[in-house]
Amino acid sequence: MAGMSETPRVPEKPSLDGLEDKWLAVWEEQGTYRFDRSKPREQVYAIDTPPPTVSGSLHVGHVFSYTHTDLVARYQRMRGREVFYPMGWDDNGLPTERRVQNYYGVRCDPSLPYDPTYSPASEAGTAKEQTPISRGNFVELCERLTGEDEKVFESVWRKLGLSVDWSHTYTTISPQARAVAQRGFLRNVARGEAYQAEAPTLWDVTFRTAVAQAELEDRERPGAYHRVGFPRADGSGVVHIETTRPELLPACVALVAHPDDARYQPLFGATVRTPVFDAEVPVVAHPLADPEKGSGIAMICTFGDLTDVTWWRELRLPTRAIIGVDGRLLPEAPREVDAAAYARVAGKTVHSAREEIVAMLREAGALEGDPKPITHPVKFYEKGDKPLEIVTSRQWYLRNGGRDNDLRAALLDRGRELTWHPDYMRTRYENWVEGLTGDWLISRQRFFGVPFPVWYRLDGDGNPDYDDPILADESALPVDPSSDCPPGHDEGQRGKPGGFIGDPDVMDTWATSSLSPQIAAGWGRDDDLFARVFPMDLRPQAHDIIRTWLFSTVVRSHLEHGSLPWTHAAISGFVVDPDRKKMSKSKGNVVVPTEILDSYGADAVRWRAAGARPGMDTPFDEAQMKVGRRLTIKVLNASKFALGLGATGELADVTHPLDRSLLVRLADVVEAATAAFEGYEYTRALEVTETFFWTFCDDYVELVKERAYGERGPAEQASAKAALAIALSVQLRLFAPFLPFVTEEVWSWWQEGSIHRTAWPTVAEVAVDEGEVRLLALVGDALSQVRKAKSEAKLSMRTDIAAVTVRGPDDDLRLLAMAGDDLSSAGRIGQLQLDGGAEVLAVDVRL
RNA sequence: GGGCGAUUAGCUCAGUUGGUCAGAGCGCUCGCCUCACACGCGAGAGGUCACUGGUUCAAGUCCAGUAUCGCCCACCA
Repeated sequence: MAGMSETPRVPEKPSLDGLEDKWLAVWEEQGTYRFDRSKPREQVYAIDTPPPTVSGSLHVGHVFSYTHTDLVARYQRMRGREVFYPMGWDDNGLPTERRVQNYYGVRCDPSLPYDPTYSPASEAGTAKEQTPISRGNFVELCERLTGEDEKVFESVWRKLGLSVDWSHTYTTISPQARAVAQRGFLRNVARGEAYQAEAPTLWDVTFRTAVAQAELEDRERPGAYHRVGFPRADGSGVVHIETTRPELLPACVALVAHPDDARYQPLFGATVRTPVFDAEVPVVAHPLADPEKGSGIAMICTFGDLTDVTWWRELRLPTRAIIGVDGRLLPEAPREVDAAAYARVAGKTVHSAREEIVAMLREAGALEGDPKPITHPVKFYEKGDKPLEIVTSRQWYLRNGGRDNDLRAALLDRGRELTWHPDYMRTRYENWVEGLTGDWLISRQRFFGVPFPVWYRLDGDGNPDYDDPILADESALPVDPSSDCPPGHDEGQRGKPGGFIGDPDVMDTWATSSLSPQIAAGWGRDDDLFARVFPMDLRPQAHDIIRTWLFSTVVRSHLEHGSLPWTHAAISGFVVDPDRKKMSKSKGNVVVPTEILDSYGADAVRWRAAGARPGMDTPFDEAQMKVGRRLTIKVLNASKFALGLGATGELADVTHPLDRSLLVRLADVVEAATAAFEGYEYTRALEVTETFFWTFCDDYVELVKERAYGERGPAEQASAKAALAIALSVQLRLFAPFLPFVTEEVWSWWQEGSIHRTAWPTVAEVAVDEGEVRLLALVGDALSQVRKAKSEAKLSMRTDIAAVTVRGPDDDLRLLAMAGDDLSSAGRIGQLQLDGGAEVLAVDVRL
C-alpha cells in the first residue's frame, strides 16, 4: 500500500493517555486543518459556523451540535474538498452587556465622558451598587471580558477536536464585522430596503429598548378580568367591558365590538365616557373584535397590545400614550383626560398604577364585582423579565416580507431552494415567514453593538432632521457616529444648532449575525476569499433559531446577493436531561463539557454526539460515554493486534474465501457510510461502520489468527495479512471523522501523513473479483454456537473440543467448508464434520 | 387555536420502497484471568412495535381517528 511504513511502530501497551495533547499539537504545527485558499470555489466546502455567545457558558448541547458539524467537515475534507471551517464568537449584544454589568458591577451611562484612566474596582461582582461609567469605558469592559471568554471557548473546542482553521476566527463586534454590518445596512438603505419610521413598537422597559417580533416569546402569567362600566355620553346607560389591564384606562381611545354583534350594533357611532378619567370615546366596529371574549366589547388603548395597534391604525383613532420608555406612566395626562384623576397615577409603575386605578374605579362605583383571576399568555422579550409594553418611537426597519407579499413569496422560495436536514424543519421556516406581521425592527437603544453609520442634521433650533440622514461613506467603515464626524462636517458642529448629531442606536444583534457568511468570508475586505467560499455549503444550527438567525441570514443574502447564503442547513436537536426536560442552570442539571471531556476523552464524547441524528433531541446519559470510550480503546487494541499479526499486502494477495467475504461486506459498508454522509446522516455512517468493526474484531480476527501466523502456508497467510491490512486501513478512515484522535494515533503507527488529509475509502479499494458475502456470517454463526456450548458448560473459550458436527442446508455447508480450517482453529475443534440436508445451521458439539 | 415531530425490550435507539423486521447497544443474569484488550471476552433472559378502526394475500411499516409527550407558531380584551 502506498505510503505504508516498512515496519509499523506499534507501542507495547497502547494507551489513550496524552493522545489528545499530542495530536492537537501536531495538527496545529502542521496546519492539518488550514484552509488552502488557492482552491477554486467548486473544490471548496464552506461552513457558516454558528458563532456561540461567549458571554454565556458552553454546555453539552453545544458540544454535540458542534461535533455534528465537525463530522461533516472531516468527511468532506477526506473526500477531497478544501474545507473552509472558521470559528466565530458572538460577543455583540445584550447578553454581553448584562454579563459585564454583573461581572464588574457597572452600568453604562452614555452621558458620562470617557475616562481613559478608568479601571473596574471589582471583578468579582461583589459591589451592590452598579457604578455608572461612560459608553467608551463600558465597551472596553465588554471587549476585555469577551476576550477572556473567547479563550475559554477556544480551549474547549480544541479539546473536542474540532477541525476548524483558527486563523479565520472572527468576532461579531470586531472592526471587520462592524464594517460588514454597516456596509450591508448602507446598501439596504440605498436600495430602499432599510428605512426609518416612527411607530408604536414593542418595548422592553427594563432594557429600555425596542425589540423585534423574532425576539418575542409568550409566557403564561396570572391576570384578572376587571369588569368596568363606561357610561354612555348621552346618559342612556352603561356599557360594560372586561379588561386585564385597567391601568390603561387613561389611554383608552375607543370601545370596539364585532360589526355583526347584535348586542352592540345600536351603540356603533355613539360615544361613551371613560370612568374616572372622563374622556369621551367612540364605540366602533372591527372584525378582529371577538364576541366570545369577555363581554364581547373591548377597550382600545394606545397601546395595550398589538391588536390595539391594528385597531388604532385601521380605524384612524387618536393617540393617548401614557407609558414611558421606563415603564412608568408619563407625567402629563393625555389630551381630554381628567388631569386631577391622572395626577394620582402619573409617574407610577404599571403595577402600582393598576392598583391605584382599580381603587379609583371602586370608589367611583365603576368596577362591577371582584376581578376574575385568569392565566393568560403575555408577550415578553425572550431575554427580559417584565412584560413588554408598546411605546411609540423612531426606529430603523429592514424589509423582510412582513409587509410585502412579493418579497415574502421570494423568501418562501428560498426556503424551498435550501436543502434541509432533516427536511421537515423547513416547515418551521415557512410557518414563520407566513406569520410575519411587519418588517424587521433592527435598531436597539443599547450601547454595545454595531452603531448605525448615520448622522442627522440639526436645524437652527437644534432639532434633528430625521428625514434626510447623512450616511457614512462605505470606504470609511466602520464608523462610530458618536465619535466620528459625518462627511463634510467637523467635530465642533456636533450637537450645535445647524450642526449634526450621530444616530445613538445600535443594531439588533441578529442584524450583524445575519451577515455571518459575509463576515467570515471577507465580503468587501477580501473579495478573492469571498469568491472562493460564497455562497457557502452548510449552515449548521439548532432549531430554536430558525426564525431568527437562519431566516435573517436568508433575508440579507437574498437582498444583497440575490442568492441563498448556503445550499444546506443541518439542524441539530437539543440535549435534554434524562427526564426529557431541557437542561437549565437553575435546575442544576447542566453537564460541564470540560468534565466529560476529561473523564471520557474527546473521541468518546464525539461518539455519543454522533449518535444524535439531525433534528432529534437526545437525552444526556453519562453511562453512554463509557461505551464510546470502550470503542476508542478497542480501536487501539484491535489495531495493535492486527498490525502485530503482520497486516500488510495488496488486494491481489487476498485469495482466501473468508478474506474475500470480509472485503465484500466491507465494500457494502463503505458504500453505505458514504451514502449516509452525503445525506448528512452521520449517525447512520457511524452505525454501519461500528457494526462491521465489532464483527471484524469478534469473529474475523479470531478466525484468521492462526492462518495469519502462517500455520497453513504462505499463500493463505499472505491473504489473511493483506485482508487485515486493507480492512484496518479502510475502517480507520471510516472512523476518522468520529474518532479523530485514536484513528490518527493508529494511523501514525504504520502510515505517512495525517489520516485526516487522507482520502476517504472507496469501494474500489476493497473490490475483489468474486466473494461470497454470506460466508463470514455463516462461519460466525457456527463459531457462536461452539462458544455457546462452551459457555453453557462453563468452560473457558480456549477449551479444546474433540469433534464438532455442523448440520445445515447443503449450500451453507458448501460455503462453510471453504473456511473450515479457520473455524476449527478459532473454535479449537479437533475434528470438524459437515452434515448436509438440514433446514437450518445447527452445531453439534461433543465436548 | 394552527402546525411539526415523537410513541418499538427497564434505558437510549435502528428498523430505507409493506413480505426472515421483531433488532442493536446499555443495564441485568450466568460463565470465562482466552498469549490485542478484565477500560476485557463469551453466552442468556427481556417486547400484544401507544390505542382504535381501515386498506391488503400480508402492516412497527400505508390510510383515518384517538391518547400521551416534546417543540414551533398564534391579536395579551
